[in-house]
Amino acid sequence: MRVRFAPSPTGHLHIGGARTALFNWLLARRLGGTFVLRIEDTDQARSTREYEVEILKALRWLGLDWDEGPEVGGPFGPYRQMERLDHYDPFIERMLAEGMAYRCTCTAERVEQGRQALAAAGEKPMYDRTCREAGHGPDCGEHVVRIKAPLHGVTTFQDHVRGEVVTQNAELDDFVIRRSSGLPPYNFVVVIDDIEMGIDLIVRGEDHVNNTPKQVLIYQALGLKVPQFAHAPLILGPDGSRLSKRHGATSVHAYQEEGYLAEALVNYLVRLGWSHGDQEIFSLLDLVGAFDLEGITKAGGRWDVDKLRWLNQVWMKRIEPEDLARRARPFLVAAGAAPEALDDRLVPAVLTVRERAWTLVELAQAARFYFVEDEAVGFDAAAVDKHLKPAVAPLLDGLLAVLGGVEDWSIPGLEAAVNAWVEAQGIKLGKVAQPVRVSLTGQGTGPGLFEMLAAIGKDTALRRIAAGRDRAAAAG
RNA sequence: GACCCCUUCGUCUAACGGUCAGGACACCGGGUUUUCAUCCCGGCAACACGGGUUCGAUUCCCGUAGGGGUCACCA
Repeated sequence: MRVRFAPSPTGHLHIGGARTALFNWLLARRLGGTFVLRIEDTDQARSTREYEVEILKALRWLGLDWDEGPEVGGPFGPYRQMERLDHYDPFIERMLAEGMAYRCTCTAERVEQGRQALAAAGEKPMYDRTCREAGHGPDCGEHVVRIKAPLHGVTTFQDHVRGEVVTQNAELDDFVIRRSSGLPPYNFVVVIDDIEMGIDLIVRGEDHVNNTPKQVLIYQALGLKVPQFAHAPLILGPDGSRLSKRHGATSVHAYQEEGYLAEALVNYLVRLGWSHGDQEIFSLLDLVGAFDLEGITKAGGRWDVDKLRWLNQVWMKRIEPEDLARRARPFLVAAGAAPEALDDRLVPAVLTVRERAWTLVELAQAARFYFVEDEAVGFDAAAVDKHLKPAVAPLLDGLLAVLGGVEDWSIPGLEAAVNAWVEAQGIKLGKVAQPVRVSLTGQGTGPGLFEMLAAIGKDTALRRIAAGRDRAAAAG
């Protein structure tokens, strides 16, 4: 079984494209097939090599690799359409020779006029087939080549999501298969590439269903085996309309920068348009064992960031602490932490904030107090007013004395020492916890007291609590 | 406009003629707790509408409405 993902390098990898790639990759991995990556770069005006590199990076970031394609090669290359331009003409000549296509000398303007006239009459805009029987030869001057589409009957194909899809041939146009420039357009090129690359199952977005019968016509005209299809529903914006920038981020790259984990994005993407019983959490490995075409939904799905955020936290809690720390590092630096400050306190620190953050950006924001200079902590005025009053100064002094004597600066060690002191003082832990929290973090909310003390280290803890004591004493 | 497709809680979805229509996110309560969060428990909430077919329709068929897609010498 051979499947493919064929992005056009005219922009970042779109989340819709990412899901298509994911579906194809999963199918290949699940069934022991081959996943081919092909770059559709014939739109020379908009395609760039930078975007191509960007797309490859995004795919790898998601955890998707390809068996054949750019950078890895393969027996059916080249895998960029611009490098395959000489592959198409022989097929077109063959269709011409066999009377399955014809040369058309109508100008674009004239064809367009005809279309508008039909549209005005309430009919489907199509080419009027003026040249269909004209018998123009190779020397007819500037011309395009059009397919000689059947006028009657139906064209059918099998779709794993929609079942049998039937189209009235009367609805099909004598569309162009070779431009006057000599280059064939998309609908022709895909067919030839898919054939030459041995693709036997095409999984793509629903926006291609209406192109499929045209492509089937080409397969048939050439006497080639028509592959199987599966058209996945589209991803819609939160309001149900076509997803666009106005709905927020639409590229994989953007979500990466917003601090989403690849695991979460993959999990969210796959569940939007596919399900497997009541299961919500899927790793790539789980999916390789569970993904199937039957589970794909028919209706388009709306993008729901809240669910993505939830999944992101789920995955931040699932991956190894060291791994989370490693991925959080650049976000911490962006939040103002000096790279050299991200020492062995990083892992314990990240562990104290991951259940209070839903993205790596938020994680970094919540953990930055561990790693920035004291002056850069930033105090919340309301929290300071509420918890650092003169009355707490003696309490903090007492605690400082206790903490100064703690040998075992660990969560259990701190817990034992502080609890004993609190009990002896006859006060509630909450009485000191909040003043300490504000002293360390500048905020009224944050990680648990002991894990926070343990992670921040003795020196910084004592220094900031002392400063908090001073601030409290000076208040009022 | 023509053609194609789609339609279950606000959102993602389960159901494949007979279920109190299930799960998850979000939301609202409660519990745990040193704050917040996590976590646990509970709650709210849906078969778009109208006709058929059938002993029986969310499920099958036909309309209507709404939404999406496609109609290029773009991909």
